[in-house]
Amino acid sequence: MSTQPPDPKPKRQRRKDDRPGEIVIAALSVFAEAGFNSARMEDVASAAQVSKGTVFRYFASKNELFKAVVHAYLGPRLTTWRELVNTAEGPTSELLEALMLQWWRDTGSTPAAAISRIFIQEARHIPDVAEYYEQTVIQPGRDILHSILERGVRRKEFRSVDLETVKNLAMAPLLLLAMTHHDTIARSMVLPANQDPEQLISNMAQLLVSGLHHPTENNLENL
Amino acid sequence: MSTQPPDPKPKRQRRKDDRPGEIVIAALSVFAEAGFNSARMEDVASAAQVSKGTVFRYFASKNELFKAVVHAYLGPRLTTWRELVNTAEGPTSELLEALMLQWWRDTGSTPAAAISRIFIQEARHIPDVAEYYEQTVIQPGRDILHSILERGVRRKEFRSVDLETVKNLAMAPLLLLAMTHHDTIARSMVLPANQDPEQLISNMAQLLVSGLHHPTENNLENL
Amino acid sequence: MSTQPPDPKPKRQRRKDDRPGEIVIAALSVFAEAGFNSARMEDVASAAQVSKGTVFRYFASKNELFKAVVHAYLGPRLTTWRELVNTAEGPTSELLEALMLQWWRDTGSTPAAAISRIFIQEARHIPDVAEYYEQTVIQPGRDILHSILERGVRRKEFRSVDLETVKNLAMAPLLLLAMTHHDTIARSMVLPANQDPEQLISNMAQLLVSGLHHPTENNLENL
Amino acid sequence: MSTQPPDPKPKRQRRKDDRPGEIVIAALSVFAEAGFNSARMEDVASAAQVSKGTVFRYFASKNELFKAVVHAYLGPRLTTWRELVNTAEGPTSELLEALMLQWWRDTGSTPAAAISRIFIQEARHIPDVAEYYEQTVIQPGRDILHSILERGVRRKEFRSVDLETVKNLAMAPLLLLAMTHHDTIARSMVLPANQDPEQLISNMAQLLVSGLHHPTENNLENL
DNA sequence: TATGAATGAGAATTCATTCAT
DNA sequence: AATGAATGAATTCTCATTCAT
Repeated sequence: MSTQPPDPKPKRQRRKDDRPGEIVIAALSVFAEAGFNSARMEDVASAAQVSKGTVFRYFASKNELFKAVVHAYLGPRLTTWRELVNTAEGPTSELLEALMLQWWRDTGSTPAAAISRIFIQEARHIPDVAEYYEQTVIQPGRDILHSILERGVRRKEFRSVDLETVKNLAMAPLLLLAMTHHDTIARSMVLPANQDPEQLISNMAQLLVSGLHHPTENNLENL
Repeated sequence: MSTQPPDPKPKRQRRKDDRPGEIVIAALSVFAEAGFNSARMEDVASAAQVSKGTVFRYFASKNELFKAVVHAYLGPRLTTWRELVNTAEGPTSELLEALMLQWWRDTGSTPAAAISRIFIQEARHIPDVAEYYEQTVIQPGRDILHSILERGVRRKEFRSVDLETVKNLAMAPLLLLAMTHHDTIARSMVLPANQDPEQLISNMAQLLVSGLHHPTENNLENL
Repeated sequence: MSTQPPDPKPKRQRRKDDRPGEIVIAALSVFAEAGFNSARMEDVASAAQVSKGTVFRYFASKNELFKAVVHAYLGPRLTTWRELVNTAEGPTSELLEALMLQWWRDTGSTPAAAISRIFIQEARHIPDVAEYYEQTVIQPGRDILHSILERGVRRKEFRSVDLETVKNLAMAPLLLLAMTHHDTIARSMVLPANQDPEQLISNMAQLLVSGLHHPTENNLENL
Repeated sequence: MSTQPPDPKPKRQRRKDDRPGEIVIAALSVFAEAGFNSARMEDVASAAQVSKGTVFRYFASKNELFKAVVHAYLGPRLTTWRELVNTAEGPTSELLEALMLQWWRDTGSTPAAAISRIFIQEARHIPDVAEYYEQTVIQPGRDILHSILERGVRRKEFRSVDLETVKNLAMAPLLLLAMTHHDTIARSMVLPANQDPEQLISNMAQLLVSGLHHPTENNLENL
């Protein structure tokens, strides 16, 4: 039955009336590619296949457009992660590694990660969005991580260390990796050889854990 | 009746001395505040209390000016650190912690740290400077860290782990801390409570080490 | 008492049509007046009654604008001249004179002639345009002239002389006349009395053909 | 005897106190190279091995400096040429060719020729110098040429043609050659192959004298 | 609603000219 | 007198934003 005349237009016809949504999608990729300042509204428009004027019809300014991008992209994944934590059964070390890899796969390595980069640069200029971002993304993320670590301690898998320290040690490399992932030059500062990010994350998780493990048995076989 | 024009503008000054040096100082603060792209040469000029033209007299372009800032602020520290490594005598774990704290004190927590932030965020706009930075600062920095870790392994203090992993785990939090330190909002994304950065760094160093230590004796008493 | 603000500036016009065309016309007159380097884009804009930005909307740079001017004014004539050559029937001496006069009438004496002047004087500032000009105008122009002279030789009307020499001798006065025609002072250096250029060109064509020598035999009837 | 210790400084020590003269020399070469507008006072200064301030001490402005260059360089040769004409004995055709070559050698091909180019471009901005130039250089030049042609007519060597026409036909190529001689690109528009200018001039002189017509009787022996 | 032409406030950079030393 | 550091007006080009159609 699949003998329709080859449709010359892109398969997905313009989804009826979600211009704003399409623009936001386009905007994310343009912002990711160019950063906030260097992103040109014109590029957003043509990426969204609309005219410049249309972008301004839906978003009063470049700033507002960026806010919309943040609102659209951050937050949704959190529930996934929370489930991952709640339903996990195996050793906490594996759970930690799994979560880190998961975050990398569905956020850190996607264009959405560029938002973090932009925030750190522009936060002061858009404090309201920044606050929103902190409350809906960063803090919940830390909380999830926190609950994993607590689980490890509770189950006597981990020593009872300062959890803030661990959280920072775990999140910082991920964030940095994410921030630089879409810029060849910046990435080379953080990920020197042409290393595989996932491999690195995996290694880091294990190294981190070996520092966390209870030292009673010599259980540091892996790495 | 206005007898004398009160102050017809003190035109054309020839001030004390090191004009280029003053301009570089001013430039750092302007770049730190605004990033590379958004920084205006005119602001650098007025921060240095000179005219626009004067800035260009000493630095052929915005790029060159930034390069000079990098050179002035980041180059010199490296030798200090290298010495620290070469003359150290105690256990490597302490050396590692000392170096991390040292970096924080004389770079990470100073305005010079903004340079790193700029690179991570705007490397693509200044590829030539980025390359220079990578070669004169990042790579040597990694090398120093590398030699410390090797020392630890050589002296059987550390397990023989993948050093790339360790380096990333050690550097990322420092970099992130530095990048956000001068912006309240951005900082709050990375350093949640009003924690003391030095304490955090110290903790991270120890946690990192406890993951590195040879597991033969149960030597993980500290933390 | 000034009841109404007399004319609050008729912002933002969308005028009839061919904006690029109007800009090119305006540009020619500004370039003609000032030369390439001294011409200001802003002047082109106001001569075309548009804003600075509009000029750049249609022409990416001053260079490109100038290139467009060259293209608009010099390219089209070539075909006219080529036809003139191909369809001619009479003696070659007349054809030569006709072509020289034709060039003068539709290029040399028009503002377009300023383009030649600019090239001779500022070619080094616009090497890419100069190359384009050389290839699309000068060289074809020489070729047309060449084919006329060959015709004369082929038909035994002309001696078999070095055609390069003849071409230079024919073109140089025309070019110089054109270059100076719109500047009273410069013109006075080349065309001393207030002579009629067309008369002069006609005379030159005939002199070129017949030479100065005394006609010991009567083969030099015309002049 | 030539065993002096190799003098590290340029042989000709600064001729005591002819700064203005040196500056004018330097200025000519800079103007010739770059044209009026693009010539930088700084380059003039360093070519003259003085400071920018010194140039301004002697010449109130760039305009004044250019005027000084014109005054210094134009005019002096005329007497040489006049003598050439007055003492000549051979056929006028040879005299004409000799004069054209002479002019090329001691003016057209030297940096001084660039002045003509600049004039044609900038005449309107410096009408007073232009007028001086016209009176002291151009007009006398034409007069000399005129007297040569008259001599040819008087001696029945030349036909009795319109002398204005001949003068223009003779001078234009020389001027154009001179104007473009110091600019590779511009030159290529006027002197296509890498032809030798002197050879071309020589050819043109002969062609001018003999014309293009086929010598149905053999009265056109030379060429 | 959608379009894209038009606008103009900047921003980097250049360079003649001034003036403290 | 000489120097060269300092100035700032001028110039090209960019791009967010506006608005006639």
